[in-house]
Amino acid sequence: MAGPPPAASAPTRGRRDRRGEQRRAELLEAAIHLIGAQGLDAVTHRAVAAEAGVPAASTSYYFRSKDELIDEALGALAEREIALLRARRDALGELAADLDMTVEALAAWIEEQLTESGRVAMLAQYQLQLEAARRPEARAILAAWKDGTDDLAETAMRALGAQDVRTAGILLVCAIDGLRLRLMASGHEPLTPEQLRATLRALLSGLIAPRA
Amino acid sequence: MAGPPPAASAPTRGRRDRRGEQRRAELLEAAIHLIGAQGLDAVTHRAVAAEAGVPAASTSYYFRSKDELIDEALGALAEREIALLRARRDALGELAADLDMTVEALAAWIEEQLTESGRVAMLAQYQLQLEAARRPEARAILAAWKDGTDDLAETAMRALGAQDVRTAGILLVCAIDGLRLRLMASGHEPLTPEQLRATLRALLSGLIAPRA
DNA sequence: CGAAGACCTGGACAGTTGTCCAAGACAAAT
DNA sequence: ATTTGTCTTGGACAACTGTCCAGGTCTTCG
Repeated sequence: MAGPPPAASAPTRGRRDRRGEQRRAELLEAAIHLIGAQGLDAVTHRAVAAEAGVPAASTSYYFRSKDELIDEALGALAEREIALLRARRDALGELAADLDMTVEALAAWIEEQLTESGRVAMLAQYQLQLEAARRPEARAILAAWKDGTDDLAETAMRALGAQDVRTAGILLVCAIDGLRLRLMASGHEPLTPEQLRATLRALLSGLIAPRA
Repeated sequence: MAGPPPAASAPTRGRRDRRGEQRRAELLEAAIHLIGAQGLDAVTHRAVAAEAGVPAASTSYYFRSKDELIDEALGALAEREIALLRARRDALGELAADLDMTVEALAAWIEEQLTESGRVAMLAQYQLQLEAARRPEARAILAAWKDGTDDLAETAMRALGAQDVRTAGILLVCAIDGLRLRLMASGHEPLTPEQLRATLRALLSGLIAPRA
């Protein structure tokens, strides 16, 4: 017979939910990909199931509603990105606080995100930010992500010898955020790799100095 | 009987299309509001008509398809904002190139955009940027808008005596863009008006100086 | 005042959506 | 081998969507 209702994020931990959890994760992965590639409204039960290559009813079984599916997908994305940010911050401590190296690292990171595969996660992040601007519930998901970003930026600016580390960190995050969006929205033609690096150097230099 | 087909952006210019054009404009206005307030997928024929307070079939009469309605709404939004940007740039020439005044003007402008009414246009703009990242057709609409923004920023940085005006302008635009998004996504609590002004001053100071 | 053509709209159509359910498939405990 | 409860899924339902049309209303021209 039918078991208990489909269960929320913790599916009652019964007997054999190993397989179930993996499928759940695959569905979340498919949802993340759809969000980034086609937008939030492209996330439908049937589209997610098709993307994951499973029957249509699977999504209804694993998630109480479409909203829960979306929220959990965004949460999973955030969790993954936060881990990456933390790793980068830890790696930063062992590096020489060289401006040129920082510029190069930043540029390489941005260019990596403009790759076909990187775009997806990036677009999904911006989508989440817009969602948070409208639905306060989404802000909880974003909060930890933002903290991780700020933390990395602050650490970097401290290593570079900035004076007001807090302000410089925030400005660095904001400028990079705006720059990524600009590059993506215009098909990232307008800035050559050299120009990108020059721009980043100008930004970092300015953020280190307290006054003109 | 029925007249010619609903017509595209130029409705044949027949006899009495004054009223018709106003209604068209009202529908576009309603669409813009929906895009900002609830997102792109909230734009449906029926929702737009309801928002404008007209019968449901009106949207089908004035626009060949939903896509045309959305594209024209975004275009109208861009046109309006571009006019504002141009006016601001012209007003800038007559102002003293004072850093404090620039900071105050920037801060006031940002705070105005965080108002309930300002949010709508702002969110619609970000939505357009995300759309442009996916659908190249949307880039045409965004291009002129971006030029206007860059122009204003460059003019401001030139007035402030920045050395690399082009780079400084781009960075200013990007930083402001990221800052606005950050404030909106977090419900703009985390930065007090004083902090906002201090942050802007740090940014502008840094952008004026060429090296640390 | 009549006619013509724009303007307007209620209703209908097929397609898609979120959600649910009843029936089966399967693995592990007995 | 039988039971037990999870996992799985095809199919159904109502609600909503974009789009169209047949006929109505109004304004202006002749």
